Amino acid sequence: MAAQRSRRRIPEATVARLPVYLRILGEQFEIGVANISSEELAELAGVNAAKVRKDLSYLGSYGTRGVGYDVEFLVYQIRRELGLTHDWPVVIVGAGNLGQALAGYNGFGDRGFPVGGIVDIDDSKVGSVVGGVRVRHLDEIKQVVQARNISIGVIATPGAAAQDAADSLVAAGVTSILNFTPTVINVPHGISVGKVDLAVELQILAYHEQRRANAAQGSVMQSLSGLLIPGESRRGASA
Amino acid sequence: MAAQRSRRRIPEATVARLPVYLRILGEQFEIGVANISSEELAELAGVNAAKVRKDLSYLGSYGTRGVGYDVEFLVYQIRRELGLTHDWPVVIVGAGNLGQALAGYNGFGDRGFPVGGIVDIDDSKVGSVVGGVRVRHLDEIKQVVQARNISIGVIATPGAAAQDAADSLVAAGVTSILNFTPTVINVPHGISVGKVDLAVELQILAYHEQRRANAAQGSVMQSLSGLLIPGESRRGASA
DNA sequence: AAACGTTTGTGCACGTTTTCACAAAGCCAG
DNA sequence: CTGGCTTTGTGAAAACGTGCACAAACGTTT
Repeated sequence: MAAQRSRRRIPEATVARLPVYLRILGEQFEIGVANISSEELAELAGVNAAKVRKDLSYLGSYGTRGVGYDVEFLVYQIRRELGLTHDWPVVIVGAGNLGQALAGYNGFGDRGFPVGGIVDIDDSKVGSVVGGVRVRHLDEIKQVVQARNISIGVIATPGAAAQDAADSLVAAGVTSILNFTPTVINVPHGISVGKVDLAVELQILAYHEQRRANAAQGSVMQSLSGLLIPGESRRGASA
Repeated sequence: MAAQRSRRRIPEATVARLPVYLRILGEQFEIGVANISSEELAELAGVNAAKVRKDLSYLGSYGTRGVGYDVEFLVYQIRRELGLTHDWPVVIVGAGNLGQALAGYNGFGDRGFPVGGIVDIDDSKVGSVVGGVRVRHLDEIKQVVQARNISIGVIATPGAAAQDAADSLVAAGVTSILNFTPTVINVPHGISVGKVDLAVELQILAYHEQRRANAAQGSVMQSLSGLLIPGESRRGASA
C-alpha cells in the first residue's frame, strides 16, 4: 500500500513537543544510546511518560513492549512526520539588530533552516554581508524567494513595518511566516503564522515573580481575607 | 479594605495574552483612543471578543456596560497585575552571538527589562562592551545579581552549557529563568522557567508546510484511501 | 422616567489536552 | 513453553480552554 503518509491529524500540542523529543533523541543517539523507554524520554524532556507514549502513538506503533523505542528509527519517523527530511531555506526580512543576529545564529542552519536570503528596505544596509549572506533590497524579495524555492519567511523588522513585511512575503509566494515583532499581523487564509515575542516571555516571568513577592508578604496580609496562595507553577516549551 | 491585590489565580493562557492586550492598549492610548470595546480590542489582538472579556474579567470588573473599557485605566490594571509597575533588570549568561544580539536588542529595555549585566565564562569576552554593558566573568555573577537586585536571568549560552548556566543563576539568587537554548534544564522547585527555542518554532512551521505539500498532491493519491485533508490551521502567540 | 440601543460579565456546552490505569505484548529465565 | 517482569498503546476520566448566547447594566434620547 502506498498510503503510509499523512495518517490521522496530529494535535497541535503534540506537534509542538515532537521537536523537543527529536532533539533529545538525536543527542542520545550521538552518545550511543540505541534504545529508550517512554519513562526515560519523558524524564529528559521534562514531561509525563504517558504523554510521551500518546504523542509517539500518533506516528504509529513504533515501540516494542517490554523494551522501549529504537532511537534511530524514532528519529527517522519524527523527522519524516515533521517534514525535516530536507532543508527549508528561510528568507529574513529586516537586517537590523535582530535580523543580523538571527542570520548569524548558527542554531537555524544547524537544524535544517539555512538562511537563503536577507532583505531590507533601507538602501544603506543593502549590499552588506551578514551571516555569510548578502543583504538585498526588499523589492527583490520575489526573486530571492523563487530562486531558492523558499516557503518560510522570518519577520525581523521594527514592529511598525511588520504588516508590510508580511504582505511582501505573501506576495513573494511564502506560505509560512515566523513573526519576531510584537505586532499582530493579518495574512490570507492558508498562510501559517508563528510568533515569538521575546518581551512577552519576560512579562510572563515577571508575573510569576510579582506573584511570588506578593505571596511572601501575603502570608500575614492575606490572613485577613482568608485567601491562600498555593505553591508554584512551571512553564514548559515555547509554544 | 486593603485586600485589592492578588485576587483569584489567573489561568496561564490568560497570562500569556495579557501582554498582547497591554501592548495594543498602549498603542491606542498613544494615538488618543480613550475608550475601547472588547470587540475592537479582540480585532486588534486577533482573538475572539468573548475571550477578551473573560480574560479581562480576571482583573476585576473594570469595564462599563454599553461603553467599553477605559484604555488608560486598563493599561494600569494590566501592568499592575503583571507586575510591570517597575523595571525588572535581567542578567544575560553568555556573550556569544545570541547574547550580544539580545543585549543590543532594544525590545527588552523598552518594555521594562533593561540588561543589568552580562556574564561569560570565556576570558577573551570579558571586558568587552555589548549593548552598553560591560561583560563580566561568570564567577562574578553573584555580585552582579545582588548589586542590582536582579531576579530574572536569561540563558544565551551554547546548549551544552545551559544546565551549568542555570545552576549558576540559581546559586546567585535568581528566581526566574528564560532559556534560549534547546536544552531542557532542571531547576529547584519554586524557580520559574520560560523557554524560547527558535528552531522549534520553525520546525512547527515546517510541519504545516509539509502537510500542505502532501495535501496538494494528495487530492489524487488520497482518493484511494478515501482520506481527505481539511483546510488550514492558524497559530497564535508564543507560548 | 421610560424606552432603546449598546456592551459587559458569565453560565453553559463544546472541544482539546492531560492524566490515569490497565490489558496486551514482548523478553527472558528456568 | 510456562511464569514473571517490563513497557507499550489506548480507552476513559478529569482538567483545561474556548466560544456562544443572553441577562444585567449603563448612557442617551425622548
